[in-house]
Amino acid sequence: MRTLAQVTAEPVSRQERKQRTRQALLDAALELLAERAFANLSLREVTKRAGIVPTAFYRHFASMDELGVALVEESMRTLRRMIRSARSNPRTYTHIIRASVRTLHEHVRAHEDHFRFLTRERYSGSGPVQRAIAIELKLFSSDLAVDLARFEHLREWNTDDLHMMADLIVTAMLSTVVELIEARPRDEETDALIVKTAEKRLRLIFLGVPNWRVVR
Amino acid sequence: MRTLAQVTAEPVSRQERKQRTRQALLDAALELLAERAFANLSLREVTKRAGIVPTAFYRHFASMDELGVALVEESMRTLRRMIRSARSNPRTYTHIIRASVRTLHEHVRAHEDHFRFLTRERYSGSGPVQRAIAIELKLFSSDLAVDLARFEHLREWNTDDLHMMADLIVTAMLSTVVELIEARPRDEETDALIVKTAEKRLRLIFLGVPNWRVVR
DNA sequence: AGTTCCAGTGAACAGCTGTACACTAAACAG
DNA sequence: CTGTTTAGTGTACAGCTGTTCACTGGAACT
Repeated sequence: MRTLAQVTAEPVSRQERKQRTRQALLDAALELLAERAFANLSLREVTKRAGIVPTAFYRHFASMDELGVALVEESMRTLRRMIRSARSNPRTYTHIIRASVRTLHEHVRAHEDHFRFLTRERYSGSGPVQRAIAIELKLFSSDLAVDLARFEHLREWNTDDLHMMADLIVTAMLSTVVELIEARPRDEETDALIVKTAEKRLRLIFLGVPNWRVVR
Repeated sequence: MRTLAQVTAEPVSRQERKQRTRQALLDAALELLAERAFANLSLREVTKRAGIVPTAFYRHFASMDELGVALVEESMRTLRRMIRSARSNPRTYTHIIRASVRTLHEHVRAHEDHFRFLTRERYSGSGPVQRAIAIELKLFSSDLAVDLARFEHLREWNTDDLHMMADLIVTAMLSTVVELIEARPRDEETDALIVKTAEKRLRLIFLGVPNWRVVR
């Protein structure tokens, strides 16, 4: 029996086929992760849902940890797409804060599974997975710090303080992500409330900037 | 063989004895949680480390989830002790921010296991555990909101905004907890840096307050 | 056309998991 | 002193786990 291969009947190249089942594994894992944590997610379950036999797993990943890291990469691609989007059209809205929160909202709703995975495994999760997330998040924070340096009062801030502020913003945004994912009931009203609160948080942070004493 | 009972030889009441092994189970779990997540932590491992046979587990908890919830309660007692401490001696230091961050630092270092458990299982973790943490954290945040209302400009803020600010502070503090727990290398210098950054974060937030437009 | 490569198969394994069950012995109540 | 209660024991079992190994059939290369 060759379930997956037979159903997807069209003649395709070997590596294309491989890539396809690899993706099936990632998708299967992501679906299962909607209810469970990555930690108690077995290799057998994932392969079963992906439609292959357990042993075939090793043709794609050396271990579940490796699958986890691949999942981080995939999720991070989603995150980066979001960030680029937030950077490119800030002119569309009057306020940058509103624009950023809105793009966050859109992207989280469009890729809940990725964001759920990232926020859940950020602190729990296996060593490699946790590290991969931390690295990417730090990178993101650093980029944000550079962006911040172009603003009015922030031009004269030193690097440490800019990073401090960027970290705070990222932290606030991530807590918004969690709120959106865990939101109940799931309607526009709840979403609107979360978005509004997120905007307020950022506004409060930015309002502190003019009062910051640079020198120390 | 009755390992635990025999070693702790003194004649004690039955319920006292029960309470003792119950605590042994909680301690054993907490020790194991230093390296692994609660999700992949087996009943058998915990009982083994606690020095009792697997089946005896059920004399104390109906399931691992229940053990988890008990662990949340224990950890939360630690958290509450910290908060009371932070509230009681703010006069000792000139600034409230510095005082709060310092008590946080002290308590995290004194009870790393509890704080590690809370921060790790906050977003991953089984349903009941996650809910228990969320409830307690929300309670804490509400208390903080009440406290905030006594400050200069914050007196005239509405409840929603006060809660927004309290949540932001709690979020910032929790990220500080994670930084402390994950700190490497583990020396006073690193700790001092983390503490200083935490103080800056809070300062930035508070500096925004005077510029906040109350009405909306 | 013949050969190599390799993604996926299926059986088998040792080890661990949670839980049911009948038990013992010591603390307890009368 | 007698009978009851109960925390902890030991055996047992079915089910799941990751990983091994020899295998197959079709795409890819020569």
